[in-house]
Amino acid sequence: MFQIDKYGRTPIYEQIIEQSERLIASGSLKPDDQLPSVRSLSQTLSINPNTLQKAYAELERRGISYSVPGNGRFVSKDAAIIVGGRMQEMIDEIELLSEKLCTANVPIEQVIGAVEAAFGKGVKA
Amino acid sequence: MFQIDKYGRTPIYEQIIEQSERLIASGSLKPDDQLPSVRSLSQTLSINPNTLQKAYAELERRGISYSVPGNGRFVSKDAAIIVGGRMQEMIDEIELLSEKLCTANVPIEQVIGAVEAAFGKGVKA
DNA sequence: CATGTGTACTATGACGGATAGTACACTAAG
DNA sequence: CTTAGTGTACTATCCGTCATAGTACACATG
Repeated sequence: MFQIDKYGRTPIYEQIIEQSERLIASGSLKPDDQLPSVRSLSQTLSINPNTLQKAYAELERRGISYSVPGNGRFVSKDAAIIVGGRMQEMIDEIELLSEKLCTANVPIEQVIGAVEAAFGKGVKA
Repeated sequence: MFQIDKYGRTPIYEQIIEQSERLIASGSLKPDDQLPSVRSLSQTLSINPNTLQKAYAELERRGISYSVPGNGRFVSKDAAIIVGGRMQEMIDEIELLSEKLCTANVPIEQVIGAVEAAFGKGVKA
């Protein structure tokens, strides 16, 4: 369910957050679906429960999930809406990179090509 | 010449590297142009000389600049070519982000729009 | 010789990320 | 009630990266 790169630059807990949001945005996780428990997922990913807890706490802070003490943690009702805003942040990052590439005189066609290639891959898969 | 964000997530020395490369890619810095000295630029940017040295050392390691002991540091002849590869890395990052957005069912038009907006800004400026 | 270069080195502080371990409260199932 | 599985809250520790401070040396130019 999750793909973690333990040795990358981006913190593990951020990877969890980001991937959870994408699963919601894509519809793989729907409202009231249960998220993996802190303990079970920490074993699956060979990750410290605290690290996972940090990610989940942030998801809850953002209103994306809610927790039922003693029961579990679930996807909140309007998670998809909130996540939409998060996707916008990725788009903003692309815009920032594009600005830099523009400054460096990289042709726009090359950038557009990369975007289309990415979406092409997605369609196949 | 350089714009540094001391409190951002990306290390200062990386910002120096990245911006130097963009200045070369855009043609603002040409072969045998002299780069600011470690000491002078460190004062201008209110940065530790060691931090700057770290950035410059990396530029040299990449073959983008060369140093003449006791004289100064200059842009190497084929810096532009090497930097081209670096720009490709930015494009790769855009492609990676685009893949994620595709996974999240974000329409491609929205992404393309961001790219075009960025290049639009660049043209005006 | 004095100044301004590049270079090398050690040491230190600050911060974030991840880990280990423990503890408590709650719920559901037996 | 007991047990197991949840969420939650702590503290403490380790480690790596980043940035800083300070010193020292070699070289070139004037």
